[in-house]
Amino acid sequence: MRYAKPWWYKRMIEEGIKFTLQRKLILDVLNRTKKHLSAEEIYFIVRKFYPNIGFATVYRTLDLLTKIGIVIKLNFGDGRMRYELAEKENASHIHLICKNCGKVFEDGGDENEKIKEIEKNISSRYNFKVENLKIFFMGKCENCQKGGD
Amino acid sequence: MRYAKPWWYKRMIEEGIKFTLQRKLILDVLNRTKKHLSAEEIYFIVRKFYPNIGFATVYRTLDLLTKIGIVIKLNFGDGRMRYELAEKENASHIHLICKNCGKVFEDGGDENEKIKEIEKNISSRYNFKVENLKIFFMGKCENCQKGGD
DNA sequence: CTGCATGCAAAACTTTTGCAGAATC
DNA sequence: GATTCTGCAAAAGTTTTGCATGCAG
Repeated sequence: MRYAKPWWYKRMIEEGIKFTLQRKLILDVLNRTKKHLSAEEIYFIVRKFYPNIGFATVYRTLDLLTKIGIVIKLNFGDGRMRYELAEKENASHIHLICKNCGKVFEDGGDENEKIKEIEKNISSRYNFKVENLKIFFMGKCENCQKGGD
Repeated sequence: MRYAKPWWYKRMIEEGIKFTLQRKLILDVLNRTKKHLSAEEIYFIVRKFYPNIGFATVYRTLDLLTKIGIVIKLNFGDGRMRYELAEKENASHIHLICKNCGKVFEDGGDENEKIKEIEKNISSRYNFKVENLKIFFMGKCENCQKGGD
């Protein structure tokens, strides 16, 4: 074959689930975007390439992919779940959420070492096996601080 | 008066909102529990003392109290929001969520210093004014690690 | 072929909203 | 006494589910 299959293809085969066109398209969308998309947003993007896809399929796929660790489910408290490829979550990045404009920024990972330390402490203190983590800082972004309220 | 009014009473007066019985009861529930209650749970507890309270009132109250910072809205990704008194959030505690049994544990605050450092770095690096933060560690708790799956 | 996956539509949930009546300050 | 708050019921929005059909392996 011409191109190597993406890493998630392997995982899916490994798990014995089918690599259908719909699933491929959903994963492509997640792979191409830098944003944290909601199920609805994903649905509408996929529809451009595959107009017949159903809402239920999007939800079921995201659910499935979340369960086997290919996708990460995020919640910024705005009433809907958002999704991203797990790959991108590796570096335990910090999400900065502006309470004013709602924008989500991400720390590049400069705090990774400190986070790892905390993780280590927590793990041993509570005998808790950390599999992944989410860190949200809520406040006001640079722009909104300037712009008054 | 015999007893000092709780701190949130002041905040509410300050904000010019009324300290109604329903609001008092909701705050009492939040104040007495150690758990992170959902709106529904709060509703049913308050109903024991005040059977006529409506769902909408609970939601509106929690919303209002969240807006003025008396209550913190949390989301553990299980499809419903959970609430706690802001007071308890002060120490930027870490939530440990067991993916297996769903239990939520809390770190006592032993990592506070490291968290503060991270917060400081983030603030200056992005000019982001951090107002509050949430840290979730997902994984397997001690019990579930023992018990096999 | 066989069973897993999909699409559709309806259901299930949580949360929000409109409005008339009630309670607070 | 005016305004804010409440309760009810209905609406809105997201996510889940049942079932017949379709498709991947």
